[in-house]
Amino acid sequence: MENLGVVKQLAMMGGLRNFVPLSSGELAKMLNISQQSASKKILGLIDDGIIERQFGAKKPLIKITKKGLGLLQKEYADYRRMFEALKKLSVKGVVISGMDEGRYYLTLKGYKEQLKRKLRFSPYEGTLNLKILPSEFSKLNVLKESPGINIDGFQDGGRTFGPGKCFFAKIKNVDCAVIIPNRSHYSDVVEVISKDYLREKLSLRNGDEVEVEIRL
Amino acid sequence: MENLGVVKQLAMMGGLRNFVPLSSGELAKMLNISQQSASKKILGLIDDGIIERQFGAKKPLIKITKKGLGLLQKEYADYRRMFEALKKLSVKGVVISGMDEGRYYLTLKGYKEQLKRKLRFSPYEGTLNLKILPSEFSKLNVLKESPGINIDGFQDGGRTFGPGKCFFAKIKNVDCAVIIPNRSHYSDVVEVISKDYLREKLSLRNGDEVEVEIRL
DNA sequence: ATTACTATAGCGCGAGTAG
DNA sequence: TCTACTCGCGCTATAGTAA
Repeated sequence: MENLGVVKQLAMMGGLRNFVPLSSGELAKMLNISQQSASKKILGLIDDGIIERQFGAKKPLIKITKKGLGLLQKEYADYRRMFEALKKLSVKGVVISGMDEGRYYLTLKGYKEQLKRKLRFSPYEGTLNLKILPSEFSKLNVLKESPGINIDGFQDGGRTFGPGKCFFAKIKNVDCAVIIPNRSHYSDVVEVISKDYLREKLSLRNGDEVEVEIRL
Repeated sequence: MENLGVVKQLAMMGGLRNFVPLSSGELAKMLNISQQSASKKILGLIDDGIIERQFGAKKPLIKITKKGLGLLQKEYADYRRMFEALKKLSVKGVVISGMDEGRYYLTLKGYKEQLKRKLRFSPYEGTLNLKILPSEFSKLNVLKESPGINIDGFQDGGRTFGPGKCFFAKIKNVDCAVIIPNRSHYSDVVEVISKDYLREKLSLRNGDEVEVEIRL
């Protein structure tokens, strides 16, 4: 039966805890259906063991059974998983050599102190460069579209250093952060920083495939 | 349209974030309906602006729109409220005099130390007695059926003191706990303890009506 | 492979009404 | 009042099929 919406309505009236006084006519008005249809839905749910009903009091009393509670919990769990998954993003990439660019940027006060303040850890002076697998490119768009933690650009000695954003992340359960420059051009490389030297801590070599769990 | 279940299915496949490859035939199998019906549902959802579709790739690509996301969020919020409400119980009662029974029990080591350990506060040596309003009696059954925090009985000087259970609670945002003895006979009085002298802290007198927010 | 049209089958809704 | 039956209409799902 496709009547989970009816059970949900009953639940929102408190039918999970108590017998709730409810006539078929009242339910009909709530669901914008006829009294007859509401009556049939109630009978169907009783038949399926999803609700129970008591007569005798002024109004019929309806309560959701354990089975009905189970259905609602399953539905709730589905929605929870759905929205929890939205907060995370898992991306696979291959470790590549970064030619010490990252290390240079992380020595700059403008980035270093900002990252320390916003991420609440002092980054190791060097980045782990991950070349994202082509099959995962669409996930990079998610990063571009998510706000993340903003990193301001700055000027230093006449040179301009651009803004970007970063995201808390984990690689093999080790805390780190992913940095995404606000470049206009596309890049399939993300840089990962951490308070530790990740290559050593995770025993990584160029060419190794790793999975980054990013918290959006 | 009553097709939220379809949108939910799409969402669980990742359609909230990306275009997901999905033919009407595949959707049909997932929902146990015919390919034709699935096709119509898809068209209907596109018409309502709930999903969008792109052709051109090998498979049709489907993504949930902002409007569709809104519908799912509303549904999720409904379920959240429903289950959050299940964790709390608000009961109204009238302050009555307790004849110092509660005070006596709270001087007993067997109760006092157990409560301190399990509630993580040292109860003031006295209880606030609340006579529950008759209209709220059904809520007392909820307390009887909920596990709560178990309080063991004990023996002291040849006398037996019975077991019970308690629940963390709040009265006017002041932390307290409700004690429910495991008596076989029915009682419409609940005893409330706190680290403070509640009558004074809340300026309560016999006959005052108060509302207790109980955490199940 | 697909999508999605048309025509039909069948189920669900609601009106009328009994108890 | 209430529930819930029958019955007829209509919507919707499905089969067949075209593109």
